[in-house]
Amino acid sequence: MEKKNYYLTTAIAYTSGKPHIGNTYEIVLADAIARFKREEGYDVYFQTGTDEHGQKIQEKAEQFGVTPKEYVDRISGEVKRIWDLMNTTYDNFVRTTDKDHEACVQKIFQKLYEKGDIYKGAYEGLYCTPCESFWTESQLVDGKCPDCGREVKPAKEEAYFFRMSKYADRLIEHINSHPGFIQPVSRKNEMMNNFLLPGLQDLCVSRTSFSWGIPVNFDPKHVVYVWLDALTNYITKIGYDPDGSSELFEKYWPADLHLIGKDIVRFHTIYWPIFLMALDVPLPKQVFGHPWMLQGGDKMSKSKGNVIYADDMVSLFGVDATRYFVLHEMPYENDGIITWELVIERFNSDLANILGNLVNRTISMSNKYFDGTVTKTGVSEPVDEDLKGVVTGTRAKVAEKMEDLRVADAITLVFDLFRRCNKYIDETCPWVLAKDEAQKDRLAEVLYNLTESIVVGASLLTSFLPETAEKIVKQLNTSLRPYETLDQFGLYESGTKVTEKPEILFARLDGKEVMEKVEKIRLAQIAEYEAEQKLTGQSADGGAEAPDVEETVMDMEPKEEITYEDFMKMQFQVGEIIACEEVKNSRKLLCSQVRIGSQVKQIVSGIKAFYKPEEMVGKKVMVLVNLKPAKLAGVLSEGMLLCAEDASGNLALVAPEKDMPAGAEIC
RNA sequence: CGCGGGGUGGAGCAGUUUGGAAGCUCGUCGGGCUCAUAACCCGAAGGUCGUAGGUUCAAAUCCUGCCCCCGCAACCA
Repeated sequence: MEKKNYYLTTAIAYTSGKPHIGNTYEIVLADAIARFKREEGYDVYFQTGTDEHGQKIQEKAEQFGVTPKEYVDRISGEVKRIWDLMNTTYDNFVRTTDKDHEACVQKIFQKLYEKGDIYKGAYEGLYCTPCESFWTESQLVDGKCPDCGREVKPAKEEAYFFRMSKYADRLIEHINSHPGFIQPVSRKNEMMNNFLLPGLQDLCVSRTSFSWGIPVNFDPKHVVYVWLDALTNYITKIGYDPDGSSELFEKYWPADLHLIGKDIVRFHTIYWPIFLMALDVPLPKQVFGHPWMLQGGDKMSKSKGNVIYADDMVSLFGVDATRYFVLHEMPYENDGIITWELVIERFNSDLANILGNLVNRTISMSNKYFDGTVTKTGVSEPVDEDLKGVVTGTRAKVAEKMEDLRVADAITLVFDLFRRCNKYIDETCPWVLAKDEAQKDRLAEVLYNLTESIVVGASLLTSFLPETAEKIVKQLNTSLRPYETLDQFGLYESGTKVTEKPEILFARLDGKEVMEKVEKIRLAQIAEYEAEQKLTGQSADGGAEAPDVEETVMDMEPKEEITYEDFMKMQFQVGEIIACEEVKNSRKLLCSQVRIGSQVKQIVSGIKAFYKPEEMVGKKVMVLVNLKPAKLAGVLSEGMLLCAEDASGNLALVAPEKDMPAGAEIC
């Protein structure tokens, strides 16, 4: 019988930086699914890769003083290295800079244009020439560019648009009639309520403001904008061609599963299906938006030195322990938390104690009592039945969980099998049997049952922890059991001799020692971050807390020179804060009443994170008085309190060094 | 009323779709065992399931108000 096909993809990683453990989670999750599907007998095709175009990459490359291609070569190589390090079994690693992909995207673009689904229009907005950016009215700061503060003028940029609305009804119909299409279900409601039901806007699919992209072949000053470039990899790289696709494509498309982060569900469940409809290509069967992995409830940030990278984890715990953690600890729907302490805990309690120790003690007993030979004697007792039931029943339960993509639950079931084995040892007390020569055959049977159980367990584990599974059966001098036999008990060949000296699979970790190493990694990371900032001259990413290191200096981009007249246009005075309260419905804003001379101005500032309203009162601070009033979060603000800002976005009010009266001029 | 997610014993999570004795892992305490990586097994303590109401014979689960947290969005004057 012909094997059923299974095509799964991960999102392609954006090559703007080294992938952290959150990105790595996705590939490991996909790998576990791919391996399991293969075990189940599917003919699996597993694709991953990197997304390498865009303005951000062009800018990054400039900062590092290399060409975009050189930059993405380096990062893509890094991504691939980590995917390989994690022992993932992808069949194809794609890059959006691959020539065949680029050519195919151009063809697709042209086809859609000829079909009338893509049309040439104009992107209208307010344009800041030096920044080469469009802004909407609401984004402007005091009518000026929010980035550089300079004048903007209404402008039009030519661009191509995709007629999304044309396919909206068909998509809504498809989503409603295919309840499994978007997983988890909560995301489906989100998409329907927020985007589909209110009506889709046409999507801008080209840019002229940067050049690092795939040129539109009939209009080369445009490059294809991200989604039409990136999403299409799922078909271009298995051989889709508008003029006739390859066998590979015919075999595997439509994809069975797109595994992606919850942040890009929208693109995969709305734009992507619509592109495919426009191309007359069938839709993928399922899109799963997995949750994120957060560090201690916070987002990871390099400036804090708390980014967890796969290679650091691997160097401390090994590949399989890292795989175990991300697979086991990630909830199905909510975001998961990763801390070094949690990793250590899981490592010790699950991998070392439950699994490693079980294998070790079992092998040791076989050696001690029977010189390593495991023999089936058939002397069974009622207690054996429950063990056998658990062991042979696990495969079906695991398969059920995997079918629903509940990988964490599946791996837990395998460990429940191992837990049951430990319990069985206590129930049978082999060391007691060993003291009685008459019980020798019973003892042999007990050890046989344990060995057999471990082989079945290891075989079920192979999709998740492939190396460990291999190591276990090797020590038992056998091989992994084929998936279809895993509901059977007793296939371990009687009379087999196990290894004489069992290898410790996972040596227990000393939490303190590991944390010392972690601290070193953290400091190295902060140092690296700062070196990078220096190199690129870039300001920091705005994290709320300063890196916990010694004071550093900061450089910033020099601005245009100004004249004395320019300076004199600005009126700075000392202001005394006489009242202050939080602005309702805002996260960052405080509203202060500031006495300047005889008048009182209301000033709104984004400093809630750094000052409490009550501690603001009484301060005498530096105020820019003649700034044009503006509304912030609906509240009028008639000036600006000046602050110093560090690389992490921490703010400190600027105040005169000696006491000065409210209203004193600052010049 | 911007959109969405969440608040379950000390920690991390399930359970909420389809109301019906509050569960898992870790930690703590007590016990057992000694084959094993001070590992394993058993037992116990610990929760008004954010809060206030409502529906019901019955609510963690359904409805309403409120509080808090987290993403995105928006306002970082």
